[in-house]
Amino acid sequence: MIKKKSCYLCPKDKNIMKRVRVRFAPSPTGPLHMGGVRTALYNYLFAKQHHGDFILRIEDTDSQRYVAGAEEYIIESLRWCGIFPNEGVLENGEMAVEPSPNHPHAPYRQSQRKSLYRAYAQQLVAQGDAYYAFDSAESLEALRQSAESKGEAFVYGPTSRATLDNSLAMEPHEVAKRLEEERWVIRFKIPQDHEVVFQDLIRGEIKVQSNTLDDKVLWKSIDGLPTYHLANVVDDHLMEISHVIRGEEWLPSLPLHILLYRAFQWQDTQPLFAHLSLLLKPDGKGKLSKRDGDRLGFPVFPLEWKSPEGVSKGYREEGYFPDAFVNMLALMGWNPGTEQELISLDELTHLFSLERVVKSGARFNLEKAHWFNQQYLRTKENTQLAQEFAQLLTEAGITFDPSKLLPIVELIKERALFVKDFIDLSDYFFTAPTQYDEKLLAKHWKEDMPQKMVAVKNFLFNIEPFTAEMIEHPLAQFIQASEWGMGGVMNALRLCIVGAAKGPGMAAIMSVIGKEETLRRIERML
RNA sequence: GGCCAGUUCGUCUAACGGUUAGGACUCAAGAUUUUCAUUCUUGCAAUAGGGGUUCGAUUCCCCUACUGGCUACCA
Repeated sequence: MIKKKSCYLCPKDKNIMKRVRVRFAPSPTGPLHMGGVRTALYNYLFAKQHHGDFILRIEDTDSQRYVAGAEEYIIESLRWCGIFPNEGVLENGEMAVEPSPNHPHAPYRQSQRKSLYRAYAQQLVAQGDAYYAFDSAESLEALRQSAESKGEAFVYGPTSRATLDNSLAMEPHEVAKRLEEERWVIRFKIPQDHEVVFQDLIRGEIKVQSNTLDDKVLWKSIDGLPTYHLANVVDDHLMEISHVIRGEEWLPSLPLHILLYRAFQWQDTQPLFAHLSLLLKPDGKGKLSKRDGDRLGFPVFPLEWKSPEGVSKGYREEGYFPDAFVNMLALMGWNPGTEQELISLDELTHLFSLERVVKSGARFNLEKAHWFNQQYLRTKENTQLAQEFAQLLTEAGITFDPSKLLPIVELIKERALFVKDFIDLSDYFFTAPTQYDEKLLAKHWKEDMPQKMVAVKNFLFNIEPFTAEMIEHPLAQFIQASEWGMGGVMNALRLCIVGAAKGPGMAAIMSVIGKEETLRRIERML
């Protein structure tokens, strides 16, 4: 049997092609971690590929956990990656507040949409799909505790709500009175004995028994704001979202969301869902978390994040190129189906497909991350690298001749993973060695070597101009003509100039540091 | 505990019922190189286990195990 791929652009068999509109909807409760960036990236790629819209919406309905600066961090992170929303964020990073041609569904911050959700919650209550509940946090906690002690699970749902403190069995006047006097929440009324069947673009068909579902709170009493579930569904509907691409942690609440769309009678325009697997810890168990970075010494955040608890590393500050980071991230949970691994953001835009997203969680691998950066470093223009290098040298307080940077970069580029490696890789270009590798010394600095070095020094003295081409062959010929071992002399020379068994060809190094300095370094060893 | 999802080399992954199970990273060996690195070549290394279905299962179905997520008036 041939499996037929379903078209994810046209949910029903209708010919109408809905405009692709996707959103990345982070909660500003802290810095965005790389898993979040990946989710944003996949949304962005999908939107771009289908010439659709990529919307950034801030889901700040949790007033308790709001973290100042998180929103700016999210926007800056995406910008660093080259991911630009075309709706929801103004050019200067400000959120659009009023609807406008480019931002027809403003505002895009849920706290600013607060007034809009209430009517929807009330509509559900009015039509019997939701109800008021007065149970205190303590009483619910007690119920959970006792259920747990019996090895059972407490579900505030179809089979238990009749025994709880809510408006379902109350007289209208009592409800009104208690609404007036007490704290209340609105809960969704999950239908009883119902099988909820739905599709996920990545996982296929999923079925859940409604009786195992919770009557989730849609409206909170503590801050008078909707919960994620309500705000999310309402906003996705109002913003005409066509595809919801989000993390797997949302899969368990998808049946609830499906039921909400049905309760609102929005099932015909309901978005299609794709749940991405999570990024896992490199070593042990669980999903990648903030702490792992500090513990294992790699960044989990795109940008450095400073908080009272400390500083968390960022890929940007660690010296990763944004395109390398994006490339690596794209390939954690997706592949183009070919053996191509180096893919630019622009290419990803064409190659990406939801069908090729892998179902299982991906573990981050530091070596591979290094490799990606190395590959990208090699493709960079030497002038750009020299510029970044100059900045690092200045920061490190190393004085240098700017005209030598380009040739140095050329020589050490392929030995580096990061631009910051240039510093260690190039020290001998700037300062004469202060210590000499002992093994090399023992092996190559034999008794007769000083005399030979004097001869080499004199030979070099007469080379003009002092370029790599002018040095290389004549020097080799000179050594061979003297019937000395090529390796021995060259290694000894390297010892004088570099101090260690590392670096590019000697002729190249000497030409960069210049004749005067070359001779001086040989002199020091005699 | 309950619900949902997942499981191919150490890691990221390919193989949409027929391949000597492919590639990349890592690691090892060799070649090149005046050193180191690069580069090139080669190698090590996997279908979680058990049942079906089938002429034939990595692939489809069931069970078990394991992993992950969710189980808040957090998202």
